[in-house]
This record gives sequence, C-alpha cells and structure tokens, in this order.
Amino acid sequence: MNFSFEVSRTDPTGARRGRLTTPHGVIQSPFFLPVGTQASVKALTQEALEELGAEIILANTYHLYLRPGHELIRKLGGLHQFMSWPRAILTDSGGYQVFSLSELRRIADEGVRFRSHLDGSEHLLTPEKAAEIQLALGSDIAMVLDECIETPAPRDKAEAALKRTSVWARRARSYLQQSAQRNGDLPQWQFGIVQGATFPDLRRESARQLLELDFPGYAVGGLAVGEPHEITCEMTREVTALLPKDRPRYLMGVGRPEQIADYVALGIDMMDCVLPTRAARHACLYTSEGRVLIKNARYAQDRRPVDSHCSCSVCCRYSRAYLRHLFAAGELTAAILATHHNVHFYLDIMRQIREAIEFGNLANFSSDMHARYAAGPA
RNA sequence: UGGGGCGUGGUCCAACUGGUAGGACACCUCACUGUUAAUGAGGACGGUGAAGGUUCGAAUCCUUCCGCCCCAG
Repeated sequence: MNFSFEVSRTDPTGARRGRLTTPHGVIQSPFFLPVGTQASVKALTQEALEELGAEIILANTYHLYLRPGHELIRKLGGLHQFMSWPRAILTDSGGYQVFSLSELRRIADEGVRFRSHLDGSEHLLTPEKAAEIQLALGSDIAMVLDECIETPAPRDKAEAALKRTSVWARRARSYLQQSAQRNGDLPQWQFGIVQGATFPDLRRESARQLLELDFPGYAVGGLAVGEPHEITCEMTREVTALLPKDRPRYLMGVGRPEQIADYVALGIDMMDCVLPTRAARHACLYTSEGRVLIKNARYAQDRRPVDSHCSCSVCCRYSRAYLRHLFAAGELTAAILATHHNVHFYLDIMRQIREAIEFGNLANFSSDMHARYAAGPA
C-alpha cells in the first residue's frame, strides 16, 4: 500500500520533521490542512490551492453525505476526481458535528441520529456508516467517528464520551479491516481520535485504549473548544507522550497562528482549522505583524499591502485600502483575496516551522510569533 | 396665485392620532479554533424644519414663517 510516515528529525523541543506519503502525493510535515468541508475550501479554487502549495486538504463526511451524497461522489469517480483535486484529502468523520449541531442530534450507543440542517430529514450516523461513507469518498485519510463534547465538561460526561469513542473506534477499525480483507488492500488510512476533555488521566486512558487498536495515526480531538490555550497544550502533551513515535499525530481543529508552533513543539505533526478561511471572510487578515482587521477605518487610505513581508499574490498586487473597499462594498472578491492571503500565511508558517525544526530554533520562532501577535498590527 | 400633502439621527422610514423618540441600512468596534458561519455581537449618532401657542405633558393639536412635492390655473 502506498502509505507511509517517517520522521527525519526531532528537535530539542520535541518537534518532529517528517513526511507523510499517500497515493496522492507526499506531504512534508508538520503540515496544516486548509478546511474544505463541502469539497471546497471556501472562496478558493483548486487552482489557487495548488498555487498556494497546499499538499492536503480536509473535507467532511457529514456534509458530503447529506449533499451531494457519497454514492453520487463514488459514481463520479471519488472525491478527488469529483472536485478535481489531485493531491491528498483527509475526511473528518462527522464527529465534530456531534458537537456543533448539538440541537439537531441524539447520541446513542449505536451511533448519532441527526436531523439534517438542510431539510430536517433524519439520518443515523454510526461508526460503520461514517467509515463506509469515507471509503466511498475515497479520501486518503479517514477519521473514526468520535464523540466530541463541550468544554468544560463534568467528569462523568467526559468518561462516557471517552468510552463511547473507544468502542466506536474499534467498530470503525474492524469495518475498514473487513472491507480491506474483501478487497485485498487498504485503500485509505484511518486515524483514531483521543478524547477525555480536560482530564489528564482520561486523556491518557483514551490514548491507551486506542493504541490497542493499532491505528496508523492518532488524532487529539475535543480541544480548542473554549478552554485556555495552556490547557489545550497540557492535554496534548499528555497524549503525545504516549503515542508511538513512528505514527503521525493530528491535533484537530487548531489553531491561531501564534499557537501553531506550540503544538508542533508538543510533537504534533498535522492540524487543521477553519480560522484562516472563516476569519478571512470576516475581514480578519493574519500577518507577520499580527492580525489586521481590514475593515477598520484606519486602513481607508493605506497604500501598503496587507503584509509587507508576505510574498503571496494578493500582497504583491493589492493595497489595504483596496481590500477594505472590497469588504465595505460587499464584493465577493474581498473574500477571495482575503482567504488567499490567510491560507498562504498559514502554509507559510508551516514552511517556516519546518525550517526552524531543521535548524533547531523552533523555540525562537514560537516566542517571536507570540510577541508579534501580542503587539498587534503595524 | 389657489387647493392639497410632507418636513423625525448620514439615508429610508416608524412612533395606539397627545404620554416623554424606535427600526433598517450605512458608520465605528469586537469576536470567530475537526465550518449549520460572505456570520454574529456591541457601540456612536437625532429631541423631531424654525418661532410662538394650547396642555400636567406635543413628533403628534393650533398660528405664522421657511423648504420640498402634487393638482389646478
């Protein structure tokens, strides 16, 4: 099978430099996955993503199952072909929707019963179903269905979600393995997801239970849902300490630009976040000097690029004043240009982080970022 | 020149026909962490064209003036 992961260097902080090989290309790690929930990174074309150097993106099982439907995508040749994205794709299982669509679902041991946010129709998402959908989509990496709960959570609730996540992980794992036996090969990698809320011992217990299932990669889920950054780091540290060094570690749903290096220093290899794309549409631009809220009146006559240290095509060509105008006028181009810049910025942070690991100065990079983001924009 | 109507924050309008002026948009600011999100929250701005009068109390009623609109000539 065409999957592998290798760590080529570990720096003093614990950060790992490596590469993940998939049937759809090699991805240098640590890496960031732009979020393309509905087979589209909002406001970006696949051409733009390629130009930006994205090597992998994330899509969502729940959303694509509801629309246009995984069977349709399978019929059209799978998600890669459907959306004309030749590089790697990771699909989230719908576990996050268990959390974010809480008013629309009911959780039981068999799975999650959802009412569609689109038309109100009822659907049952089980661990097997989530695995089946992702198989149909043909993503390179599939996530197991997990139960992601809100923070802070009482211990008994965290325990229950942890237990259920482990049972579901086992079911998802065997579903995929059985499918592989029938077809002779594993067409995709499947990652387990550690839960346990903000309880260190529960995090460790969750990791231990998943390790028994011998996943090719492990994710840390249920974090960055409201708890302080230090807690996110503490929980991540508990987990990565137990994970095998030769498997990729994925911290799901993070983070802010200045936090990313911290997670990498905790031994995280991959992460995804809607922040660069969503904030872009809301006129928040990330730069090497901090955040720029481009709608602010102070930028009305600002001829400078969004980020003078940025080499993206937006910063090479357009002024802050123009971007501000596009937002004020409600032009679609505002979202397109802002998203392009933010995704470039995130991918560039990852390039710099990889370089910093090679040179052994990730700690400097991290404190630099924190300082700049504390100082605010120029 | 008659007759009729209307003047309320930047804009468009609302205020049981007397009860102490509100909304939308615009503006300003903030928030977004495995996307139900080109979203959401907050803030500033008028004392009602002007001057008088009636009344406990007027954007609402009366008088005069100013401005705009419509219909007649």
